[in-house]
Amino acid sequence: MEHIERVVGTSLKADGAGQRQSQVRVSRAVIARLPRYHRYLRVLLESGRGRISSAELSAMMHVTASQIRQDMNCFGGFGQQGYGYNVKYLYNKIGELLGVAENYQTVIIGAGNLGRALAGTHMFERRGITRLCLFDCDAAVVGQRIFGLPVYHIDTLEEFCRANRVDFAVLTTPREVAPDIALRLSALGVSGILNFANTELPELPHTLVENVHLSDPLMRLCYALRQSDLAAEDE
Amino acid sequence: MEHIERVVGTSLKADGAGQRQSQVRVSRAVIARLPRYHRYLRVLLESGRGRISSAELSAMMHVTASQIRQDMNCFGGFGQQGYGYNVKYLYNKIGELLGVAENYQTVIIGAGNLGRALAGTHMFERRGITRLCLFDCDAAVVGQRIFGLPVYHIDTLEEFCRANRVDFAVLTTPREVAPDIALRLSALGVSGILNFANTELPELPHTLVENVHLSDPLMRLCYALRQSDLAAEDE
DNA sequence: TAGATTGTTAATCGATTAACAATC
DNA sequence: TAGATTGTTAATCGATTAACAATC
Repeated sequence: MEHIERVVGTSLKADGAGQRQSQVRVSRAVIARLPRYHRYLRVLLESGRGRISSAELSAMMHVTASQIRQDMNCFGGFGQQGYGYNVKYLYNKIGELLGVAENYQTVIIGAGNLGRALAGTHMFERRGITRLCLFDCDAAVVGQRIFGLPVYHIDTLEEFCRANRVDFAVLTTPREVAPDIALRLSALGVSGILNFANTELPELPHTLVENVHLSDPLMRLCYALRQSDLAAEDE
Repeated sequence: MEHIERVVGTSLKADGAGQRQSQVRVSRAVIARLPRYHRYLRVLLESGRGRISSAELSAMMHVTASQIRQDMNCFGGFGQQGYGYNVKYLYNKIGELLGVAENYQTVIIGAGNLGRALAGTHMFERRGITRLCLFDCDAAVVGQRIFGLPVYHIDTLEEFCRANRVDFAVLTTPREVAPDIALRLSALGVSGILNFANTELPELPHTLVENVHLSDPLMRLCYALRQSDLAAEDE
C-alpha cells in the first residue's frame, strides 16, 4: 500500500513534466494505440487488478513489452521501476490524454439505423461525453425519443447550436447532404466531426474531422480471405 | 483509343507476373490503403474519367505520387509510362486484390440497430458480397424481414451453415455472447469474422478475425480536440 | 522525336525492438 | 540487500520519399 502511495507521488511529479511533454509531438502510431490500452486497462481495472508489469500486459495484448514502455514514456513516466504500472492510475492517465473527463458535448446528425445504433452505445458515457440530441429531416422521426434522447429537425440545428455548447458532431447522414451539414456545423463553431457518411468533407479550417469508413475493415477481411484461399490453392 | 488498348495489353502481360508476385508478401500498410484507392477510383470512374496520373491522384488524395506508384507496383505494373493509369483497369485490379468478384457470402449475427444499419448499407453488394440473412435470439424480430433479408433464430445457425456456404460472418451481438458464437462459427467452417462486438474473441485457428472498434475513431477525435484546446490555452 | 510519366533504386525518415543501466 | 522492472539509449527494421533511368 505504501508502495502504491509512492507510485502515485512519483507519477504526479512526473506528470508535471508530462504536461509540457504532451505539447511535444507524440507520433500518430502511439496515439492510435492509446484507445486499445485504455480498453485493456479498463478490463483489468474491473477485474480488480491493482498493478501490472509491461511484460504481463504485453502477453495479454500481443505487443512487445518494449513498445508498451516506450509508448507510456511519451507522456512522462507512468510506472515505477521494480513495481510496474498502477492499473487505475494508468487507466485514468490515458483517459485524460484521450480527453475523457473533458466533458465534451455531442449531437448525432441522422436518426437512421446507424445514428440509432451509435446513440445506443455506451462509448459516449464511458468517456464522459454527453449526447445532447439527434437531428433528422424525417417528420416521422422528429419529436420521437431515441434511447431517451430527443430528435430535432435538422432545420433547427443553428438555433440549437447557438443555445448549447456542441463540441463535436457525429455525422451519419446520407452522403449527399453530408458536406453541406459539415459546412453548417463548422460555421456554428463546432470543433470536430466524426464522419460516418462515406464521403470526403470540404476543407474546414476550424473543425477537426475524423473519417470512419465501415467498409475498410470489411475489405481488409476480404483481402485476407482471398490471400488464404490463394495460398490453399497452391498446395 | 489505340493508346488505351495498348495499356490493357501491357497490363495483362504484367498481370501474369503479378499473380506470382501477389504471393510475395505485401506490407500491411499498403493493404490498409487499398480500400481508399478503391473508393477514389470508383468516384473517378463514375465521373467518366478514363485515365489518371499518379501526380493528379496524389493531389486528390493528399498522398505523394511516389507512394501511389510504389503501392501499385507491389502487384505488378498497372500503369504505363508517359500515359498514367487506366482508371477502370486500376479500379478492377484493386477490386480483385480486395476479393471483390470472389462472390463471398455472409450472414449478419445480431439484428439490433447496428446489425440493421450494416444490413442496409451498400458496402456488401458493391463488393459482390451476398448477404444471406440475419440471426437473432429475440422472438419479436425472428421471422421478420430487414431490407428484404430474413431473420432466423440463432439456434438454427448450425442448420443454416450446413445447408449454405457462409464465407464470413458479421458479428454485431452483445459482447457477452460474442465469443461463444465465434466458436460456433469457426466450428462450422466459416472462414472469417468481422467483429463489431467490443470484445476479444478466443483463438480461432481456422478463422480470420477483423476487429472493429467504433470507439477508436471517437477517441482519436477526442485526443485531437483536447490537443487543440491545450494549444489554444497556451496562447 | 520530344514530352510525359511510370517503374525502380537509393536515401531518408520514423517506428519498433533489444539491451541494459537506473532505481524502486 | 537482491530482485524486479522501468526508463532510455542504441540497433534494427520497415515504410516513405526523392530521384532518375526506362519507355511509352
